[in-house]
Amino acid sequence: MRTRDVNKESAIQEKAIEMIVKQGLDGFSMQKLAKAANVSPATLYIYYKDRDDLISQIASQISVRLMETSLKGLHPKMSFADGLELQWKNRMEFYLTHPLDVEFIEQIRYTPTYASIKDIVRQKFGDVLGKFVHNAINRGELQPLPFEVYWSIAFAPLYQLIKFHTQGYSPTNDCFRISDEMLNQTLNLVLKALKP
Amino acid sequence: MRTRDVNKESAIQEKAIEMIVKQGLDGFSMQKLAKAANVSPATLYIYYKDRDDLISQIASQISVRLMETSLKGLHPKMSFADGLELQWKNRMEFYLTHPLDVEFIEQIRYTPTYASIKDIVRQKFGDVLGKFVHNAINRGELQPLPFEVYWSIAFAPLYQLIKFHTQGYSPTNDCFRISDEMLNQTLNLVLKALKP
DNA sequence: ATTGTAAGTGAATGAACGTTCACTTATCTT
DNA sequence: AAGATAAGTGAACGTTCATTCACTTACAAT
Repeated sequence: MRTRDVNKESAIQEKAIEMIVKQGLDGFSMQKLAKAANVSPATLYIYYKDRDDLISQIASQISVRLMETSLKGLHPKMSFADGLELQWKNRMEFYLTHPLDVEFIEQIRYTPTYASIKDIVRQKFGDVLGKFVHNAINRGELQPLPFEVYWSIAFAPLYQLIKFHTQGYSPTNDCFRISDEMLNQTLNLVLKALKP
Repeated sequence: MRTRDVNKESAIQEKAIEMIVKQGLDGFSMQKLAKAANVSPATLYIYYKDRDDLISQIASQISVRLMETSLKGLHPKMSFADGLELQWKNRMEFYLTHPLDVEFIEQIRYTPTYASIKDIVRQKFGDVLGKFVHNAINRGELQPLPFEVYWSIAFAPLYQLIKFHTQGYSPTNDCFRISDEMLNQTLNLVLKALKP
């Protein structure tokens, strides 16, 4: 049996991400991808069932990697401030090393395709995160809040900063770059908001 | 000269939004839109230069309406807490009355198309918002912060909540609905974070 | 009532789309 | 060395795409 060419699969994924980030989901086609990845269109269908499957497989792989990175070193018994800082720094690191992957996910996140992916992520990582938050509340380091409220305060600001950084501008700034200082400043505001 | 049929244009816009929200940007085509809006494909090209123009015209109209609604009743001299609450409530009201419009914008926001739209919005509304924030800082009601930090704390949590509501679920909840109480709770956390 | 004009059309265009098929090629097992 | 098998291919399929064109229709101005 002929063996799979590993370079081929990663070339496909890399080019797909690149194309979708640069031209959007509607500017993306199987034939263009095949050409960009130096592969026959038919080869794509060895790796993926169809176009939808290609997009959602790539998206869920990235999502899982993002979550794994983001939770690296997190112990449920960590202090809340330390644990949240760790997650922020981990996410930021993932973004800095894989910016296209994050932009890709952001683009998928708001399409109907994303519905299937969230299940996988929640199933794999819901446990650890749940315990971390639960412990922090029990220790009195975190207000008891509906999970959605907690999440929207704890992580939405980080994603917004990353988005400004990604797009290179914000509502009042044409050439925005995130700085470590700014990240820490925002994190401290978030911690202040969530403290009992 | 024959007069334009106003119903026609709004039918086109309404169906376009509906289709893109339900099937995503790539499941959207001019011919399907024409059929859904009971119009000839050629008619679309009377109203819009091409497909891209159609999408970005609709998107920027919605963006402007959203900002107008969100700033309704805002005076730059308002207290910061009142002004921010007003903007949150206004935005939430816009979402409740035009949920599809907001989902449509969210979907465009992360595509390359959005770049052109942000200019229009900033140009039209940057002034009022800038003054409001400036006054609040001078009065000592708001920490002086980089605008991006301010924005990510002040509004990202609201958008995250709306997103949970829109999608009908959050990381730990399969059937999430936003409540007034939850909105107020989150707003208070945000105000707490931003207070000097 | 006639006419000028822009609104509106259905059918047609060629290009690009996702996908498949008959086929070749590389590698593992024997 | 031969055979088995999955990887990989280029050309082709029917479909759908965005867009255009020759044409009709409705209305305002005259």
